[in-house]
Amino acid sequence: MKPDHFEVTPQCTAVNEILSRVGDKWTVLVVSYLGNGAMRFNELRRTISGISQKMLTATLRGLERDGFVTRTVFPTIPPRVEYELTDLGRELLVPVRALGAWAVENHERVIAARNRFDAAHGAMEEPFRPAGHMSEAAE
Amino acid sequence: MKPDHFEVTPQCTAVNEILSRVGDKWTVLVVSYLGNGAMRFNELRRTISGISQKMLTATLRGLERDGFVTRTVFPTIPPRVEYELTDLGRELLVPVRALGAWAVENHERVIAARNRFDAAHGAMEEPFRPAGHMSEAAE
DNA sequence: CAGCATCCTTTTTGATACTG
DNA sequence: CAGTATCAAAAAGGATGCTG
Repeated sequence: MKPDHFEVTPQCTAVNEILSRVGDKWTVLVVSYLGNGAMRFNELRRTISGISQKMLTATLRGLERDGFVTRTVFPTIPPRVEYELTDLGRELLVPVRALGAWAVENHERVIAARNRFDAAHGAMEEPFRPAGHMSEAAE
Repeated sequence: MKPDHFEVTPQCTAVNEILSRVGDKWTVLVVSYLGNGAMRFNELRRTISGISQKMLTATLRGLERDGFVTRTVFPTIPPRVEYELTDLGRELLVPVRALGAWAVENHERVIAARNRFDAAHGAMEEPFRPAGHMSEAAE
């Protein structure tokens, strides 16, 4: 008996789709901010600050397409566009934050493991030293 | 004040690191299979089947580096290498599976939202598009 | 303000070919 | 069997210029 057998069927498609969205560079950040309430485009842009306009647009479009956020246009001048999480988006936030919490809690362990690995493997990383002189001791 | 304010500090780095790993194309698949017990390299390769050996190697290396899996070499002939989740890996599996479960449960809602979006936005591109529908498929 | 279009650079991924 | 090395293709991401 497998202790916790995880069905790896075409359902993986579903998991992979969600995970691909969640795992991209900006989605979680955007969704997290939006978790605090509706925000305008440039408000998000300024807050995240590292993101390019193109990526913010793409991220928001993707989230909108998948039903995680709504896009509301106020036909004023200048135009005002607000993004807000849908119910689906808020529900998604629950497991996503759980994972986020796990990440924060266990980050050190991962870093430690990484350093251990790099120390063990990276040390003997010298490509190939042609027999002879060691003029460029490229560090 | 804010109902559930999410600190977006350098901790985001932690979250992003984990999420980037989890969100890549194969990691969750590999970790999920490994959740059922240790597996050999080609066993994983055959089971996942869509993965190239390069990506499987890279995925396993990354997981090993971050302390999520162990790599055990049996110096037999032919060589036998087994991969198994560490405690950290098993712990990670918990929130990951929660997210996975959410994905499976809500997949239809996402698909529905996606179709709705495509119908509303994609249709406008083509002025006179007969009742043809596009599956999302392409990814 | 909120975007779209275009061009270009960086990463990722996949197909081979080869080794212990 | 379990990889490594290399090259080419594709995708992601960024910078910039231009609209309503």
